[in-house]
Order: sequence, then structure tokens, then C-alpha cells
Amino acid sequence: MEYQEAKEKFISTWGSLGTLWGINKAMAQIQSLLFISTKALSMEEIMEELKISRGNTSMNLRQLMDWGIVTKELIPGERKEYFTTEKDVQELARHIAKQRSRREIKPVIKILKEVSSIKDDGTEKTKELIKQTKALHDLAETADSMMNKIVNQEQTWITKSLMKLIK
Amino acid sequence: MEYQEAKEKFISTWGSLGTLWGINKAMAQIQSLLFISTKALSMEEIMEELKISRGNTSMNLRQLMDWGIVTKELIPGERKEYFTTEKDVQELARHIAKQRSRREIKPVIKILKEVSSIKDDGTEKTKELIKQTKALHDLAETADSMMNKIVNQEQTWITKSLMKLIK
DNA sequence: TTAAACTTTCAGTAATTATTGAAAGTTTAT
DNA sequence: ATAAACTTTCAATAATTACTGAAAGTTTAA
Repeated sequence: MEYQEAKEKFISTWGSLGTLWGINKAMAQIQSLLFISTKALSMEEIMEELKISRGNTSMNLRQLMDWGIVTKELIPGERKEYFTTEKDVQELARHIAKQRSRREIKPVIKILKEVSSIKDDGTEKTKELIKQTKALHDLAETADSMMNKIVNQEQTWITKSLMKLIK
Repeated sequence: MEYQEAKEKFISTWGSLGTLWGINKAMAQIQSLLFISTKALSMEEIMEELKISRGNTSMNLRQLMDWGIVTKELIPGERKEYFTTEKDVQELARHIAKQRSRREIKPVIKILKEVSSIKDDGTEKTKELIKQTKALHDLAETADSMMNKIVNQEQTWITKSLMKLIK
């Protein structure tokens, strides 16, 4: 497999993985293009490379910046804006995990908390609702907190060794 | 908040969380309805409760069964089929993690492996592609394996203690 | 200022994905 | 065999989501 083929394969695979996880194709592809680029790219270059419109590029770049994984880079003397993505996979994972936690997981945990806190009227169905949403709440909290801890690398030597063990 | 409101809130929240993660609404809602139900439900009852068509119900139930999180239950003497979901959240998480790993993560890891194995022609861009996809490959493998280990509870006393630490 | 070089916005459209409902299929009882 | 009770399939349609492109907006240089 040659460079060009490999590059295209990577970008398109990453794009479809994105859609499978609720991230849109263009967004995932822009990010992956930047991820393997040796330099910051202009909007023009991104449009050209991915064959997408100016508007689409602009909007998705904005979203990527909102997520904190792409940043504008102003090249002195240049009028155009250039973009780069976080190149360190660990950092990248940290940003994504943090954002998805904040935007999606935390709000759901909150609702699970509310739902599982309704007053027990003694009926079987109410008991079941409380029991199951409570279990889900606990699971979600544990998973969320673990994910954050792991990705935040709040790792001492001991947790690192533990990681190796479970891995 | 009363039972009915709490129930509706739970089901609709779960449904929208689903869509956010690439799972369709009906599928998520059927699963959540079963999850808090005290008994197995027939197709009729699910349709009625969620106000969705017979076809939709049938197709999504099938998908849920393919994922291994819903099972048919045949009640003796009854002609209709009844459905239940896995009630244990741990088991549920295990099933989902296992399936997503198999269907989505593993194939992507495979492609990352391929892409990162192209021959190094010495150019900077090829080196970058190899380096970055390799990093992603390693991250994906670690994350996938950790997730599986965690949900599979292949936990000895030592991994359990470690879990507590990182948690 | 003005105008060139660029970016953003957004209404319209296209593409994708989900849903319906009725016909076809299956199973069970008689 | 027949028919009733049920489930599945799938073409048509609806709903959602993504994308385009041109107009409006912004910034910089002279």
C-alpha cells in the first residue's frame, strides 16, 4: 500500500467510525486530515483535499475548535488562517472524553438521579423503576469517573502498575 | 415527580442518548421500556406504549436480540411472543461493550494496523502518517482491551484494589 | 476610506436514516 | 387442509441530518 492509498483509507475509515458514534463525517475527516498532516492547513487546502464546500469546512472547523481539539494558527505575514489538531493521542483522548462527559454523560446522570429519586409509592412497578434507574445511575457514574481518571492520567506509579496488570 | 412522568422521562432521555451515540431512538426506547418493566412484554404492548408501528417494533427487537440484550420469552399456552431485556446492568454493559468492540472497534484497529504498516519511503509525510496511525492504533488497542477487561470483570483481588485506586 | 482577502452564516437542497403499513410469511390448533 | 393468530419483510414515505454556495460579514493593508 502506497502513501496516497493509505492516507485515503485512514481518512475515510475515521470518517465512517465517526458517523457510527454520532460524529459527522466531515468533522471526523477534517480532524484526521490534520492529524496526519505535517503542517497546519488552510481552509482552502482542507476543502480541496476532502472535496467539501467552504461552508461545511468552516462550520466543522468551528465545532472541532469548540471541542478543543483543533486550533487556529496564525502564520506571521499570512492573511489566511491555518489549522492544526492536537497531535498527541493521549491529549486528544483527554479532550474528547472530557467534552463527551460534560455534554452528554453528566446530563444523563443527572436525569437518572432525578428519576431514581421519585417517591416510592409501594407499587411493584415504581420499585422496579427506582431500582433499575439507580443501578444505571451508579454504573454511569462509575464508568464516567473511571474514564476521566484514566484519560486524565492522574496516575501514580501504583496506578500505572495496576493498569499494566488489567491490560 | 410521579411514576408516569419519571418513566416517560427515563425512556425519552435514554432514546436521545442513543441517537447521540449512533443507536436509533426506537431501539433505545424499546430496550429502556423493557428494562424497567416488571414483566415480559408482547409486541402489541411495546407498540402501544411507545406509539410505534409493528414493523418498526419487529425490526428493532430483532436488532436488540442480535446484540444479545433482549430475549424472546415464550409463555406456555400463549401464542404471542414476549420479550425481556437483560436486567443486570453489569451484564448489559458487558454485552454492549463486547458487541461494539467486535463490530466497530476491532475492524478499525485492523485498518490502523494496515495503514501504519505501509513501507517507509523516507518522506516526511509518510513518516508522519505511520507515526500517528501507530499511536492511534496503540491507543485504540489499549482502550479496547481495558474496556473489555473491566466489563468482563476478570478481576482478581489485585486488579480490584487497583480499580478502587483509579476510581 | 476603500477594496482585496479572507471567513461566517444560513436558506435551500441533497443525502441519509428511520418509520410506516400492508402484503407475504410462519406457526399452531382443529 | 384450513384458518386464525401472529411475525417479518420491504417498498414507499417521512423525518432528520449534512452540505452547498452565494450573500453578508470581518479584517487588514494601503
